[in-house]
Amino acid sequence: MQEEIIEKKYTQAHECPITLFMEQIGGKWKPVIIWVLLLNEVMRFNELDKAIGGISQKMLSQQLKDLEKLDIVIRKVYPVIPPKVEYRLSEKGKSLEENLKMIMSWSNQNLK
Amino acid sequence: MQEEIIEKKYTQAHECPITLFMEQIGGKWKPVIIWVLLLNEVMRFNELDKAIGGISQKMLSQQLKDLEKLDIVIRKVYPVIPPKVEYRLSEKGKSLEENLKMIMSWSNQNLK
DNA sequence: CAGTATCCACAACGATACTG
DNA sequence: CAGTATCGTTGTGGATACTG
Repeated sequence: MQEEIIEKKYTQAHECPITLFMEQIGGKWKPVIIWVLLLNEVMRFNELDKAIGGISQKMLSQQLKDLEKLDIVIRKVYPVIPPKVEYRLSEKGKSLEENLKMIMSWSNQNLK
Repeated sequence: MQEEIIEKKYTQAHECPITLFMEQIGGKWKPVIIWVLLLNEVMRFNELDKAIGGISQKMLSQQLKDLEKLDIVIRKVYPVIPPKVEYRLSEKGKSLEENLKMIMSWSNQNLK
């Protein structure tokens, strides 16, 4: 099954699933957001902000929306004042764990 | 060993190895370049260009330089006219195969 | 608290033309 | 063939201020 994938040759390699992945899950913040949600299960907006560090509210909000659209993050709003919003990973989001672990491991061994 | 990684909590999550990976191997073209070199072993500049599709010479040249600096790609120049330059993956580059396969597989199952 | 809105800087990316 | 050089566009990310 995985072998089929490596055999397949796209006429244009840049249309391959890796590009798709990089476009949708890549970038500066999305992998980190997913990672802290893997570590913490449920987090509020400000908790994410502090845990990640160095991210602006605008970026955090924007990236969370993107991830919600991809069904990777689930957003739960409690209708209270002051507002309370919880973020957690969907099953799809959790299924990224092995990918991210592998990347971290490789990165630790090969990058500085 | 991998477990240690997931246990470790960075004060600032955005400094984690995933971010490092995305900064250095991420982006629009690097993963694709690595991928076609995994499929073809040795390639010349114009072959890479055609195999990838949609990339400008400038981008291809630039990204290859970056990958060379990271010791992921090896560049071999033959002093002939017209010029002949071959690109191949280093061992470090080849060690990305499992990562990329995993990403492709996940992408195929979860993204459109 | 959990965001928006606005404006701005810079880097990434691309098209085209040119060269040893 | 394998690139550079140049210029222009687009996208990404950030600072700050404001709001229900």
